[in-house]
Amino acid sequence: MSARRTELTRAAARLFAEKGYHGTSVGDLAEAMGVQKGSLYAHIESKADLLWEVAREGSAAFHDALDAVPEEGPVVERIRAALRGHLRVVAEQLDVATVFVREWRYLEGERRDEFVAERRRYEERFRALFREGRELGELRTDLDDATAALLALSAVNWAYTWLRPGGETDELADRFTALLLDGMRGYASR
Amino acid sequence: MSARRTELTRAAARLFAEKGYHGTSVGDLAEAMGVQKGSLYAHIESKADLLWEVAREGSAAFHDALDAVPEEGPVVERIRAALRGHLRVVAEQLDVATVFVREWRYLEGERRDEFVAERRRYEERFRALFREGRELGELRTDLDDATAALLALSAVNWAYTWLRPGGETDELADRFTALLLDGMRGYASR
DNA sequence: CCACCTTCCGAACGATCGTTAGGTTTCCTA
DNA sequence: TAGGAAACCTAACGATCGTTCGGAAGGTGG
Repeated sequence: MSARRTELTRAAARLFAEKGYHGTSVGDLAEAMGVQKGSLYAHIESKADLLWEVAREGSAAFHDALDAVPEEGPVVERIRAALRGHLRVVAEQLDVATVFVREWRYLEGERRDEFVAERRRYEERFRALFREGRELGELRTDLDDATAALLALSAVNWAYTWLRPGGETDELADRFTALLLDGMRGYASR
Repeated sequence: MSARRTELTRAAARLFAEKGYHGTSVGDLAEAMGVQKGSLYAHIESKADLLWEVAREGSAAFHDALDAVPEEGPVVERIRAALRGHLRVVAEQLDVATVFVREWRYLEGERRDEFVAERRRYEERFRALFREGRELGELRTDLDDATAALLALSAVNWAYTWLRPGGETDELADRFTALLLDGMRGYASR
């Protein structure tokens, strides 16, 4: 893929995240590239191609982050690593993450189906951590792991709305992890 | 407001939630009403009016839910009530909640400012519960209440993507509450 | 019965949408 | 140095966008 084409994808990610897919016109993209809108069609076949590309980039980034989580070792540490990885993707690729989380639903046809499958697979991989933690006894044996995973995943999925790059992302992920593992209740009232 | 106008607001909430604000045309709204698109302008001045109205309806619903939370009693119970209230709004007014959470950003000018202020106020009220819980010693005294509130609020803000009406919404809120309060860690490893 | 109000139709408005096509510039390479 | 690919321009396409307007139903209250 040419350098110019890569630039276009970056501009698309930024504008789709900022104004939404339907709120971004091909003219907006052209202006961001400093070019007439017709010229963009030397690089793409349609505006929908750009959405597809950014969405796939998001899929890859989140799956890669999970790939970096070790398959062995204490589940608690792997959950911490998974939360760190997820939030790091959000912080470092905020535009892509925003499209992955919010704009993907404007995909159509097969592409949409394929994306949904990848998204579901990601959630499954995430959920597996909590299930394993319960089965191995590292998490409480009466844990509802589906609900636990839903809580954790919901929290980080919403992060694109408030997480800002440059902050102490890992520390925030660790604080989330600590809250999820140990709760908020006072010692006295346990 | 006339009955017909109310119908239009309902249709707008449904379509904005389903296809997004920019993805919904005035023609779509007219078709949902069984009417020519020009006819809608007997009821509204612009399409943006409908977004504003639905967004305000969402604001009111979530604030009303918080109003129903008692100001006295154990903080832990009030947090449970707040989560129940929030999820109940999502479940019972899914379209409105979706617009409140996702589509509000297409508001423009003063309306947008006013909405953002109301949203911030909601989050502040939510956060206050956790702060009070820490101050009263019901939650751990070393609690980072801002992070705790962020975790809880993030989780329920994302609920519009997976919560479906008719389910056991209160029970789900209680499970979230239990996880947030007591954590997931196994008894053995505490 | 007439006047009014609400609701809708039908047609059109200018603007903007995503996309196409033919021609031009620029630059690398064979 | 000729050829070709990559990148862009200019102009236009038909479609759709949100909105306006004059008129016509239909029912309600004076």
